[in-house]
Amino acid sequence: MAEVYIRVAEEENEEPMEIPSEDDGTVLLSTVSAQFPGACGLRFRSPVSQCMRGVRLVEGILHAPETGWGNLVYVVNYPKDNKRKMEEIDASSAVKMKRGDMKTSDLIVLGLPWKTSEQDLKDYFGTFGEVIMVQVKRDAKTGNSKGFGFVRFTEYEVQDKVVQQRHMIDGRWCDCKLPNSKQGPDEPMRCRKVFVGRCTEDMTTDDLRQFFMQYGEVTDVFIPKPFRAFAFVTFADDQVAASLCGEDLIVKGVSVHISNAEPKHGNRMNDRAGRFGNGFGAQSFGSSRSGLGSSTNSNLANFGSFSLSPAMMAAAQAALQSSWGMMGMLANQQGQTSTTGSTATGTTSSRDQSQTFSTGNSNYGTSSAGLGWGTGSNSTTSGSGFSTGFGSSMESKSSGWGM
DNA sequence: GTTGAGCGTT
Repeated sequence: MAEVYIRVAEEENEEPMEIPSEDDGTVLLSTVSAQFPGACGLRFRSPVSQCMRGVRLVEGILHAPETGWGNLVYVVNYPKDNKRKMEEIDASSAVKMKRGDMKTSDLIVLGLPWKTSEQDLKDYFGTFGEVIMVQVKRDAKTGNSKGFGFVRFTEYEVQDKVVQQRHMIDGRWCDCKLPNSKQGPDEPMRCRKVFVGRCTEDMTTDDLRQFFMQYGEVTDVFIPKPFRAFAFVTFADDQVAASLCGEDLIVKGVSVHISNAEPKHGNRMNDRAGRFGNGFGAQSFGSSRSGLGSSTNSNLANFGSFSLSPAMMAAAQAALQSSWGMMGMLANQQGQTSTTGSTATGTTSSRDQSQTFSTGNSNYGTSSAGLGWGTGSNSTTSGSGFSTGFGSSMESKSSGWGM
């Protein structure tokens, strides 16, 4: 069977997008999620029964209904739509309520093409919601972009959506995150991240995301480049991460090993399994053992050690940030009026495309050296992983945590 | 070959 296009839409009555099948008539979930980030399946309304039907999904491959794909419009499934335990629904809606009055913050946008301007950012992010500030960070002397910038939205919901997906901006994939400076004491780095060992080179971030989202919401996937046979997966819920540690899971036919991610840099307070209560030293990290289903709602937890009330801090922060926002807008507008396109002092062309992930002087500079081994063909090694016992694995939630 | 980049003149 030759490649065909099937029609896929976010909602039943929305304009569908045509996406290609494979030669055998199946459709890869990754093809779907490339257009609909976060997608975990497809459904369609049966012309016969008039009911919605799920499309068969086996190991990332979507199989056509018996009658073929036809002209039906297939609707994207997202994890949110899945039925979940009551408590989870409660928890997530509770979180949403809380988020409703949460303040937005600047988001750092990493991985920008050199050529991307403030206007480009505004145009792109404007499709998500109202943008109140954009910046591209530039070298003071040359005016060249440093390859990252900032954006801020009016609505927290929009911000939330933006940080949860990757962004194709002017031809490059970019990430939006809370900047280091904004990672407040209310969202401490719990161990939501796991280390995934024995990865093979054909595992993409999408593959890993698709796979791991069966255990819970995945907020980040990181695969070091060049290939190093491991990856990091971050979940929204630390208990999900904890429950997977120690498991051997089968991803794309390969047994990968999950263990806890060691802190990358800084971040002390690390006696895993050690004592919890060693004093209330300035860090105040431990906090969130309110536990149970909850995930991100430990906000007004313990400001106890500060003499400012949360309200005062919020107010101060708001004042600060809004003035930043104004300046950002101002700068942006000035840029616009000066000439077309890019902001003041054009000439940002020097190294446009070949941009290889490194702004300054990174250790990977001489990349050719590190690429060594294998010259392809690593099939033999991965084969061995197969026969090792990959039993039960899925069932071991509730290891040592919570409750 | 099992532990990850880059973070903001204002």
